Parts: sequence; C-alpha cells; structure tokens
Amino acid sequence: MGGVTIKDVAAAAGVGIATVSRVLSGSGPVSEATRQRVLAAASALEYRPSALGRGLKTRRTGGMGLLVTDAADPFCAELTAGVLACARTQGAHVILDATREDPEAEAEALERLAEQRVEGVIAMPVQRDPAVWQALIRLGLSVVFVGRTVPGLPAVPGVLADEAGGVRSVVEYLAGLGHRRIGFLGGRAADGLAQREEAFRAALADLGIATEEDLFARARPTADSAYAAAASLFQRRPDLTAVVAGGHRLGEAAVLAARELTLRVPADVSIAIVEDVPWSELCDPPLTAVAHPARDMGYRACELLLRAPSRAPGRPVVLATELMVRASCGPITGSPRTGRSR
Amino acid sequence: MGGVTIKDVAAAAGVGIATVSRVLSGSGPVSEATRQRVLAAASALEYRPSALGRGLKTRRTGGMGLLVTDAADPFCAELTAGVLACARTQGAHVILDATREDPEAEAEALERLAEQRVEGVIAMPVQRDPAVWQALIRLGLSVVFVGRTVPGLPAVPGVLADEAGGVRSVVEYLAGLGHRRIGFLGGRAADGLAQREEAFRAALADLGIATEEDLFARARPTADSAYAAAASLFQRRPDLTAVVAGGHRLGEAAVLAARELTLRVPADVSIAIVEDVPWSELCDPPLTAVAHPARDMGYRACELLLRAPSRAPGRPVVLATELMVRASCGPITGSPRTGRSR
DNA sequence: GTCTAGAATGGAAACGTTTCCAAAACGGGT
DNA sequence: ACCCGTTTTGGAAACGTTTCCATTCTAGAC
Repeated sequence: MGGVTIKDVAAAAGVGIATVSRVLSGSGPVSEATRQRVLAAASALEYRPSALGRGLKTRRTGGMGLLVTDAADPFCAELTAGVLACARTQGAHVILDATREDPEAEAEALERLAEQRVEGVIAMPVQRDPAVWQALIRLGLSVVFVGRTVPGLPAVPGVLADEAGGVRSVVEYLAGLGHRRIGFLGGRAADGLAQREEAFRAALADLGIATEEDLFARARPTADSAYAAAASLFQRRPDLTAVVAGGHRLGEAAVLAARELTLRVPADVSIAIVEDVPWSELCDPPLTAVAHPARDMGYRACELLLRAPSRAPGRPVVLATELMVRASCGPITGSPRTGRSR
Repeated sequence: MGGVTIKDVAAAAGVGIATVSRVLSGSGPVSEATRQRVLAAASALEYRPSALGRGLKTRRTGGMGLLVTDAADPFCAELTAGVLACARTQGAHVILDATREDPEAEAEALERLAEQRVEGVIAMPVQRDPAVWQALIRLGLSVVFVGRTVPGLPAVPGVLADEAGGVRSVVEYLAGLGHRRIGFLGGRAADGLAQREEAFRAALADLGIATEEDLFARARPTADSAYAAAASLFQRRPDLTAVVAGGHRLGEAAVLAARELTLRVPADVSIAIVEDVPWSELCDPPLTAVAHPARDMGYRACELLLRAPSRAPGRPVVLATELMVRASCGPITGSPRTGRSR
C-alpha cells in the first residue's frame, strides 16, 4: 500500500508521531536509540512523507513553475535544462508548461501553478499586461522573467540575453565585410522578435546605413510562413547582399530559400542568424550566428528565484551573447548576383 | 495576500464553507442565488483553492512526473512537448526532471515524485533493476515507460518506437544501393543504444551480409567521444562504403569526421542516422535518417497514464519509425575511396 | 393550518504533516 | 530521599480542503 503515514511509522517504532517527525526532518533533540528505531521502522515500511501534508502545514512546497513558449524549441529546451540543473541543487521540483505564445494558455497555466502553491514562477512572458503578473505576485509567489520582460514591472527580476549587443555585433561584422543592403527576417511583435528588429535598425543607424523598409520581411511563427518570407525577400531584392535572420526558424528558412533559388552562400548572399542552433556547424556552409547562453539563463533565473526571492533588483541580469563567426558570411563581391539560373 | 482560504470566501458570501466547496467543485445542489454570491465573493477575493488541501483530502493531485534523460536533447524535448500537450487536455500538471543516464539521479527524482504524490510517472528508465519500479508501483503510482523498457516488467505499459524496423529499413536501403561493408556507430549498453546495434546485426544477418566486429565503433555519450569513434572508424576501415549512426550525436560526429577527412558524402561514403533531427534537411548533403515519432510517443504515454491507469497491457505500444530518404546515401561506386587528399 | 418530501445548507470530521507546549524521564547535587 | 535543571517525549492544534450527515427551509398536498 502507498498509504503508509507517519502514524504507522510511529506505531511500528513504538513512539509518538511528533518524535517521528523530529527524526525525519532532523529538527529537535532525539536520543540516538529512538532515532535508529524510527529510521528502521520508516525504511521497513517504505514510508514516504507526504508533500501535501507537509506543504499544508509549513506553507512551503519547494516547487516552482517554468513557463516556456514551446518545450520542443531548442532554446527553450536548453533553458529548461538549466533550470532543472539549478533546481536539483536545492531539491526543488519543477512544474513545466508550454504557452505556445498564447496568452490564454499562459493564464491557465499560471492559474494551475497558483493552485499548486508553487513558490515561484520562471516565465518567458506572453501576456504583456502587467496586471496578470502583479496579481500573481500579490498572491505571494515570486516571479522571474527569462528571455523577455514585461515593460512596467521593474520590481520583477529578469534574466535576459544581450540581444542588442548580439545583433549589433553581427551587423557590424557584416558592415565590415562591405555589406550595405542587409535584409532582416523578423516576426510579429508578439513573438518577442521585435527587440531584435529594433536592435537591427539601431545598429544600422549607428553605422550610418540607411534602412529601407523593403529589406524587412516578417513571418508568422511557422516554418511555411518563414520560408515564404525568406523567399519573397530574396526575390524582391535581388540586390541585397546579406540577410540577418531574427530567429532559428527564420534562419533555416533563409538557408532553404537560398538553396532553392540557387543562391550561393556566401558568394551571392551572406546569411547570419540570431539564436545559434546545435547544428550550425553541420550546415553547408556552417552558419554564422549569435549564440544565446540559454542554459545559463535558465540556471541564473532559477538561482534568482530560489536564492533571493524577495530582492528588488534595479535592472534585469543581462548575459552576454556571442557572435559565432563561421562560413556563411563573406566579403561583398564586385559582381551582382548571377540570378537564379543554375 | 495569498492567504485567502475557503473560510474567507464563505464569510464574504455569508454562507458555510461546505457550500463554497460545493459551488466551486460543481458537486451537490446549490441554489442559483447562493451560487452567484459565492462566485462573486471568490473572484472578488481572488480566491485560489489550494491543491494541497484538496489533494490531502481527495488523495488525488492530478499531477504526473516525467523523467527524461536530458531535457535539452531534441528527442526528449519533443517527447516532453507531446506529454505536455496531452496533460493539458486533462488539466494535469507535469513535474519534469532529467536523469542524465544516472541511476542515482533517477532514484532521487523518483523519490521526490513519490513525495509529491504524483499519480503516475512517465519515464525513460535508466535503472534496469525491476525492483525500483516495482517499489514505485507498490506505492500506488502507475508507471509508463517511454522510448525504452525494463525487461522483466510485463505489467508496466510502455510506448516504444519501432527501432528494429527503422534500423532494418535503413540497412535494407543501403544494401539495396549495393553496400556490403557498412559501419555502425553505437554507444554503451546503458545509453539505450544496444537495441539499435542488435537490430543492425539482425538486419545484416537476414540479408546474408557477414558482420565484422571491426566495423563497429562505440562511443561514450559526449560529442568528443562520438567524434573520436567516427574518425577512428573511417580511418580503420578505408574500405567501408556506408555508416549507420546509432544516434543523433553520433550522426553529427560522422558528418564532421567525414568532412574533416575530406570524404565526399555520399560519393565516398554514405551516411545514415538513426534518430532524425530537425536540421537534417539543412545539412550538406541532407541526411537520410530514421525518424522517431517523439511527440506522438509522449502523447501516447501520457494518454496511457491518464486514461487507463490500471489496465495491464500485454505488450507495449510500438509506434512506427519512418525512413526519411534524403541525399546522404548513394549507390556504391566502382572505384575505391580516393583517400584523404584534397 | 398541518404534514411531508425534497432541496438547500452548515457543522464537523478527516486527510498527513509540523510544531507548540506540557509532561515525563533522567542525572547529579544536596 | 528530595529537588532542580536538562534532555526526551507525546498530545493536540493547525494548515485548507472535501464530504458525510443532520438540520433547516420551501413548497405542494391534504
């Protein structure tokens, strides 16, 4: 039976339940003899203290919620691994849920987490309305944002990647190679890609390169839409010499579209991608990318949640991104693109 | 405050706690007027029923554990997404943990899950000793294995991919292209790659192709070790014309090693990989692979857990794998490998 | 106006812990 | 033998629910 309770252990050891509790939780004074007897009884009965009873009494569950946008996404998966690694060091458990960029799904997940009385939530926030998060905090749970933030919530700690720095470095790199007509593949604002586009524009402006709206393409977060955006961009602007993909899906689309249009990379067009992926080495050519420290971000976020639940950090923690220079970007060539003849 | 209890709601609505409970859980008869009053009070107070109190009383938590070997691994991540998708339909929550192929870590995670009183566990089992799992079942939780099984536990439902069929199909495919000296990149038995090697041998035998031990290489589950194994295999047997990689890590290693040794794929050597990865299309050349229905496997496992917790299935559910024929395998060429001159 | 069936409601017990507090046991000094 | 301080111990309350059961209320039938 699974129904072994502290009472059974107490009876088996011939002591009171209070004593059993003291032995198991290691608090309070217990004579060595009783201690051994209780331990023996507990293991003989295969006793597992109920987290429900304990949580009810102590008002602490040692659990946390983790809300990612998509559990199968490499970035989210890596982030999750980081959170788990940190949680394990503290003996905390992690309730995982995916929001699919859907505010409603997110709200439901938060509701569930609140009912489960987790002590905190690590979230890639979808809902931009601060009220939802404030309600959560009012409920007594601490919140840590990761990967994104919600404006208007300075009191909520966050762990971000230095998106702006990453985008800037890749733009500067491309500009250094001589590129001036650089396309950008982005997404809807809701997909968290807005800041990358923003950073892209800013970097261009700082370099004194004019931005042409024509060089921006936006896709919905599906592979098809990404492909369509990339293909359309390449065809719309045969004169573009480089493209920055704002996410790994968009990067894949760019590679595939370029291949389909028989554009040589990087001879005809340079491709760089924001959000490195494990397979960028394996691509042909290997993809130049801005790498995010996803695992560290998860680890740090979890640390923030567990170690300093109440601290009010002025600013979010920003972890550095790294430009991984590989072979998919090259110097601009004198001759115009040969077109799509094979 | 988060400390709003059912008592507060009862007081605010001017009713007894029993009535509040009836309204909220939808059980028992309540007059429409009180119903509205209670609902109003509950939402005004932002009341969230405590899963702890409820779970304690009802002895059901609506939670399940998910134990994968590595949260960041694409297969595990996809599997996780499937579990989450199914769990969501039932309003269940999922406690995720990673075992890192470490029986000790697995045991700790199981301990935690048992304390949390989850109703079931979906696991990629590491520990092969049935006792651990039997203990868990004796505790009252149901167990579903996914991706692997533990021999000697016929009563535990499982969801597997048709590894044997997948390996067989790729071997037959390669044999059909004329290959006879086919290498295999595998791992330690503990890594769950043994069955693939087994299937590989069986498929070869069925085709009447002799197996040479020299054509087998085994790596520890690190990128370095995989690379070393692949490189060593290629150099040891310059006469081999094809290689089957038993996992995605090994496949990456094979591609990189082939590239490093300037072997042309598939002209000099054909490469096929067991466990498709999202980027196989993007490789050069695109990788022929055996694809596992990871998401479906997760979904099915979760269904098994939630819908039929007590059924005793004779055999595990086996989902089909699919051979994704791409460009990394080609017909055998008459001329021997040109060696590693560029 | 009384009676009764049925609906609506509230009190209290129980779930498995932790922890406060009082009681018991013990040991050493007088 | 007695007392006192210290160490151990056990009983009981509390945590927030659900649910059994008894009670009150409503309304329709006589």
